[in-house]
Amino acid sequence: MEPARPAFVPDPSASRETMETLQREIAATATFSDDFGFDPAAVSTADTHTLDAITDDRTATSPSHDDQPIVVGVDQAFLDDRAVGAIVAFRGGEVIERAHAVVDLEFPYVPGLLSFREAGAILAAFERLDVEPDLAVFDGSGRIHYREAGLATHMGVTLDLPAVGVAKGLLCGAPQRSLDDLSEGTRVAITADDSVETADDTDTVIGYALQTRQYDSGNRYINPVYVSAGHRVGSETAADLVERLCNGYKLPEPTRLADSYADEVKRDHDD
DNA sequence: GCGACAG
DNA sequence: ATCTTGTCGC
Repeated sequence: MEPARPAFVPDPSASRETMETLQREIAATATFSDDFGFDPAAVSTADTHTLDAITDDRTATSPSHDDQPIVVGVDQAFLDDRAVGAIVAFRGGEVIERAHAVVDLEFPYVPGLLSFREAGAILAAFERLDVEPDLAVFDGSGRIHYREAGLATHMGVTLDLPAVGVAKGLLCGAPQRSLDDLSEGTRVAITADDSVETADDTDTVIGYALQTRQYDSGNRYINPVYVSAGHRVGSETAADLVERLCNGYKLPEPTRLADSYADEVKRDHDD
């Protein structure tokens, strides 16, 4: 698929001020509430037809997931000064397509400007993707961002695709309570703090810390992931969707597969 | 000046 | 993100 809003495609050669101005426009254009055409409850990592087949032999003969939403996981890997963008498309718990692209890096990692470094590889990979996704899961923040325009928001708005961001670290914002030793399934709201310049109120919920996995016992603890709305998804729904996609793992299945696919591309791309 | 800081 | 062996725990 191609960008629905070409004007929002990040320009790595722009000035920092131009980049930040673009992010404010993106945040103003983003929809941080549900606006998608599928049933969130139908999103799953499990192959529902495998379960159906036990009691319904019609599905056992010709498994079809045409009625299921297509969820894509997007991830990046790096080799020297090139970036690998990898996309894995899921439908009904089954991989239906994979796409990737390798592009030269033109911009360094700067907290708050991640999309200007990684968008090239991501958008190039999306152009090679044939299926039309219903939802994209990005590895990074969405609304949890200084200008509420993190990678998931920037890509979601540019492609006009429902998107959520899943980050392993917190960029900004304030957890409403301690994130130590949370039990599995617990979510803690992340509210805007002074570093979030676009938020109307400090106290605006910009995302959730979600404990997708936790050890039953022992002295070791797993950290939560930070889920935030990217585009056309509300904060609560974003957390609901990510929870459904994790199934016992810390990260969503589409993200884990995109991650290993990116590594696979990196291995085989020796030239 | 000090601390924080997605990938 | 990336460079990397062993190791603790289920």
